Amino acid sequence: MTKETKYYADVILPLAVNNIFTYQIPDDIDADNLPGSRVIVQFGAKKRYSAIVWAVHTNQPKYRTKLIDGVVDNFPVINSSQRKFWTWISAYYMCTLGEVFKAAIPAGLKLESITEIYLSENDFKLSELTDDERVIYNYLLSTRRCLLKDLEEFFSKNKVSSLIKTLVKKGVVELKERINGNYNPTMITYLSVNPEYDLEDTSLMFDKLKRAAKQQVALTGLIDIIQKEDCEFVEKSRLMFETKSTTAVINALVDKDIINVHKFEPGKVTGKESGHVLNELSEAQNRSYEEIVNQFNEGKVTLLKGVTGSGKTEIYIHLIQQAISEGKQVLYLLPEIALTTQIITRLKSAFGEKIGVYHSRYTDKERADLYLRQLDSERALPVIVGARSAVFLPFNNLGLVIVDEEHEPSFKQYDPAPRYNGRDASVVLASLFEANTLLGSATPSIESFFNAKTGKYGLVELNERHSKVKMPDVVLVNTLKERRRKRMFSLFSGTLLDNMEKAISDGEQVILFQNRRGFSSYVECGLCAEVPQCPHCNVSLTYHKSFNNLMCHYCGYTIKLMPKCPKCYSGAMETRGFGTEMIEDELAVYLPDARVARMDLDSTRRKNAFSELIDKFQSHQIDILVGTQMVTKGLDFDNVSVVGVLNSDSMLRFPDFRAFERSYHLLTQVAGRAGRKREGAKVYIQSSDTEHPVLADVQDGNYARMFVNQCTERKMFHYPPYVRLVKLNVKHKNKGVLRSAANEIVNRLRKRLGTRVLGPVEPIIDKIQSYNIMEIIVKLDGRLPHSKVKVFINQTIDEVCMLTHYKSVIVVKDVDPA
DNA sequence: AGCACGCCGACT
DNA sequence: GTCGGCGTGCTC
Repeated sequence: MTKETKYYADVILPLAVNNIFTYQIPDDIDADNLPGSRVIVQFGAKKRYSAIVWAVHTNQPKYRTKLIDGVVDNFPVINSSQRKFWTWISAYYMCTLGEVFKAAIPAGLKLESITEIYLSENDFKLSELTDDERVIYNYLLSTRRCLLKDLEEFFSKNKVSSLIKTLVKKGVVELKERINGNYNPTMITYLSVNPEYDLEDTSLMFDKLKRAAKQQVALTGLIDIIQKEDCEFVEKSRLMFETKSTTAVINALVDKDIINVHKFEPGKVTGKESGHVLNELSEAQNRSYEEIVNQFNEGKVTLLKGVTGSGKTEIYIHLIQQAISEGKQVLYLLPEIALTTQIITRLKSAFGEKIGVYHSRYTDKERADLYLRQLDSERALPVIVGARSAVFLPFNNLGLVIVDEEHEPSFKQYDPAPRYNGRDASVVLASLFEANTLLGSATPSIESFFNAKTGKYGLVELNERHSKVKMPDVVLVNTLKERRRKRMFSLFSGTLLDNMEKAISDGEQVILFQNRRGFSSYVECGLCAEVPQCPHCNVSLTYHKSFNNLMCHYCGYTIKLMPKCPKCYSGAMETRGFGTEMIEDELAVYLPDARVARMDLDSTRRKNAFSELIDKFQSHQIDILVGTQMVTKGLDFDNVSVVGVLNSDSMLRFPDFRAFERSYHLLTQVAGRAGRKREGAKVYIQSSDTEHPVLADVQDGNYARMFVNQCTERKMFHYPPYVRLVKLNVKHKNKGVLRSAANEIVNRLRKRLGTRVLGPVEPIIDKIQSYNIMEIIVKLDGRLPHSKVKVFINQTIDEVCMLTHYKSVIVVKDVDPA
């Protein structure tokens, strides 16, 4: 007889390793049900991870295989569409499946072992221990067990591992690998009436409660809901709220066996639908809605270009409603900073409990709960609202994808891999389901508008503000001219100051925009002009007034502000450039009576700080709101009559082919904060070059002109949307090695790709965290299939990194860099 | 990504 | 001589 067939599983590990690894499936595990499930495997000498089974087969590998330790799930945690989606992401964005796994599965569902250290039962001679070893021995005597990192307070990381190794050899301690992370799904407690009682004749029950008034109230409430809603189970928290009962009252009823307690996962018990608020669409909105549906019917991805305040959200809500009524699921993507309580509240009022929200501010457990809920087709919510990572949630019946603010660069993830664009990935995800896709923006990205203009996407425009209020006037203020006329006061032009003052005295409000956080960009020696730099990254340190320190925004390096110049030892350090903090201070000088508040990453870090600020501004406890990017998103204030952009030069001069496009987006969005419900609001943009064509485009609200100019330029210089880019960041600690490695890569790439390879060049910031950086750009045009070129790039990088001198060269691949 | 091994310079 | 730094290679 032949030996029984052995089964093997190819698994992906949640690591940046390039390969799939094969483990043997133990006989007592059913191989057929394994694909897609999580299994525990040992990888390397001791670490264990939860891996995902990618495939099961009977081909015995040439090498020795380890056995799978155990199975975590008796069901697949990724479905077949996710499998296709992961494969696409890893090929398109040039990353490993392990990296996709890491990004796609919520942390709560990724298990990893930790090493625990125990004292051994064995006998040994204390005299054989060194002093250091005795420290660990004594520590363990008091704690019984500890982790490697607990010992790092006594010794360095390196020392700990070598000490432990010798202690194991001497038989003093034993190591155990324990799987960390015990995720328990959230359960909801429900109550029901014991079926032994008759709901029609309740006297039997109430007889037992003669002297318990509170219990009578609770039971009456429970029976009421059950009869009114014709259901079996009622959520405990709801009953307690509606009948003002305490847990003690409920427990008493449970003890008397009158009511029963049940625990279910969210979504297992479907309650009554709450009332939905679906606003009527205006005539213009309705026309757009119809046009979008027509484009969908032609099978086209559709771009909705609607000016700020045109009520795009209402159109989305109607489309979502339609998709739900057809029994389909909806994915609604927003940039992280636009996912405010305002938008979620609005959606909840329309769709109640049908909405699942998924973004980084949610806890691991909340995200794991939602992930598993979506995986279970019986419990899955029909609508998911989330940031880019929501594209990784399981869907089984996706019918509609909406990407709002599709032009936002933050849809692109930069670090770590997968460096994917949530918008583009969601378009692909939709295509896997043949779902409709709508991209929305007031100022579409050049790429999307190009796709619409060339007929690849459908285009629907909505140019009328819902409130019929005209777009605010944009005034360009030339800072050079004002300076010559002695009309610049610190950062403010006389024009802007006068108008802010007038607005405030008229009881109106002001928003000032400055695209940089911190008090000022840097400090400079007044004598020798020395600017303190980060020792690890080639950037000047940012001055933070509130901490009186200098900080590197790339690696977090922080030092106290030095009183004297560290180079010439005599000059005093002076602040240069300006940020939101400094504007706040300067306003106190020029408009001392105005109530000023600041909104940026620093001032909103605290939980609720963001909504508190908004409430304060809304209720007019603040006259002037100074902010960064944050003030441009979705804030809807009635009383703002002046919006000021203090420095548009820095963004327009940013050395990137997207600088003009970005500036247009940003300035138009900032301008959109003014006069959303009132006429006569004005936007003041300060610039040293008021003749700049992009400023004219913003002033006239002329997107089409900006688009045409940008396209002309990008066609000429071969930039997106005419080609696609792959950016390679080559890194090494040694500058010489880096240069020659980067040149080697470029030379090899050029052999096949010729002039489509640019570089290597030193980027503006050519050193981050002690690594020198060089940049290579590869342009993908129509001449070769992109997938083939990517394979070639990967091969070339692998070849070069195999060469003796280049083993420690790191190459970061960024496809479609933002 | 960890983790071990092995090579090197800086100390008792 | 040895300790501990870091570069290099491997993990089924």
